Amino acid sequence: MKKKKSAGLELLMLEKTAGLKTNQWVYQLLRTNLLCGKIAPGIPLTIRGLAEVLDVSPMPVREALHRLACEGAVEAKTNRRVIVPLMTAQKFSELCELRILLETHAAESALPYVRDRDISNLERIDASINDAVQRGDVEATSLLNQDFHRYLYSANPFQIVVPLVESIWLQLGPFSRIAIDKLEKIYIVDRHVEAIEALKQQNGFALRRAIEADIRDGIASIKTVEGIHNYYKGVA
Amino acid sequence: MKKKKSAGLELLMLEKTAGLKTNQWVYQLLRTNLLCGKIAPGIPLTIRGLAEVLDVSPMPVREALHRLACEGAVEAKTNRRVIVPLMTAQKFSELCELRILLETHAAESALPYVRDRDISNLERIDASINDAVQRGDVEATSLLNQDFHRYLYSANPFQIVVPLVESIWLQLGPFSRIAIDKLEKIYIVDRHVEAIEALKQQNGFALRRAIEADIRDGIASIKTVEGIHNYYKGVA
DNA sequence: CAACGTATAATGTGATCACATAATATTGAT
DNA sequence: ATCAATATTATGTGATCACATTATACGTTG
Repeated sequence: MKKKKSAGLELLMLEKTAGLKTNQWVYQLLRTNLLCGKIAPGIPLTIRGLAEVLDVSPMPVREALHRLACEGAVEAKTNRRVIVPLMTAQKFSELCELRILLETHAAESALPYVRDRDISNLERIDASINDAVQRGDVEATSLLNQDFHRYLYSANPFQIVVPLVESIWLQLGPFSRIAIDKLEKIYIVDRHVEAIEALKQQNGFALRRAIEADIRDGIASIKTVEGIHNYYKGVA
Repeated sequence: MKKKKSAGLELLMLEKTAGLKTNQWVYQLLRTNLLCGKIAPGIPLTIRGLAEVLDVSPMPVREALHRLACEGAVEAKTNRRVIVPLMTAQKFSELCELRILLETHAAESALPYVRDRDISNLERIDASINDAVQRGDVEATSLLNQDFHRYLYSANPFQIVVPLVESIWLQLGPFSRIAIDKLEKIYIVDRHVEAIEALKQQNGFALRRAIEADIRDGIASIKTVEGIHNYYKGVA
């Protein structure tokens, strides 16, 4: 019987489109899985193990893991283990505060650059989100929700903050999954509609309020960090 | 005559202490040089070129450059050139706003964790900064100033924000050099003393004000982005 | 002399190997 | 049977090579 290295983890695959370097493909694949919370915290990830699962050479995996470690998505321990970091209540609180701080700033500084066609695109994305929620597609909901926020902030062509925000998202990754699981069951106000309305009115204050409320709605569904451990216990 | 690849750049060297992996040594060396503004924007950096200058294999340089690109310190163009990004007035403005936003938050959230011995250490660092300013040592002043801020923010053991702040510092790197050049000539209030006083009084509002003033003092010495281009023209 | 096309050199990526070290399995003693 | 010491496997890092792609130098042509 063959020895399984770091297999046993189920990854949702992405097809490797042409013109995409192997390392970028691996990076985006792992990143997507982390953002959706497909990889549980604590289990060790190894270069060769992932390389075997993805059927690529160890080299692209090495680069992708290094980049993810740099972004805080995974943690390289002093011994030779790379894991998705465990969460604590204080870290979670700090991450949420940073999300609000950075994203309200990003939204407001993007506001002057948002044009009508941008608003149309945002409405289109929001419609897709509602679709995904209806279908109960957790992964799609998570990724589309990020698309909405990223598209808004990226309207500012001199944007510096988007990579920082994405780093926060990555660190919150495993938890957004739970948040959305809950969101399916609880009806909530669509804060994206409020944000779009604020954009139409060029109202920066209302925009900040909508973004902050959107983030807090997601947080509200996670009450304790212990709930998260139970969640992953249940899966495993 | 031998062909010089990407030589011609003068790097301040760091000794490779024992127990330090080669890639970490290369990373810290390049990072330090970027933070001090030793590498001018626009000139191409190559893996093999740096490897030859530093007398190491290309592999550690490859990893270090990837990490720096991930942190926004260098920019990997679509063609095969890696450069220190050029600055624009809008980017500069955005970076400064983010510094204030993140660092005032970091300071305030660290405040409850600051103990007496931390304050002593901060006073010690500030004294070293004044020394370096007296000596006219630009590099030391820049690095020690960062030490002061990093030490303060790191007092919070659940800190997430420090890596984000360091990314902003890296992107402002070439300009902090100019700011400090000017600071030698202009006498200014020591905002660090004000910050330490606020720490002693557990006054969060005063702390925010001191940090913001410290950052704005540095910015004030840079009036226009054009001034920066002239600066590097003068050097080259 | 300028502009263009070709030839040469250089570069980043990916692959494979060697090596030191950490984790894990195995063995042995009590 | 339990625990410690040893042996084996696994892992990350660094080095070297091959290859496709791009930049640069050179020679030709108008």
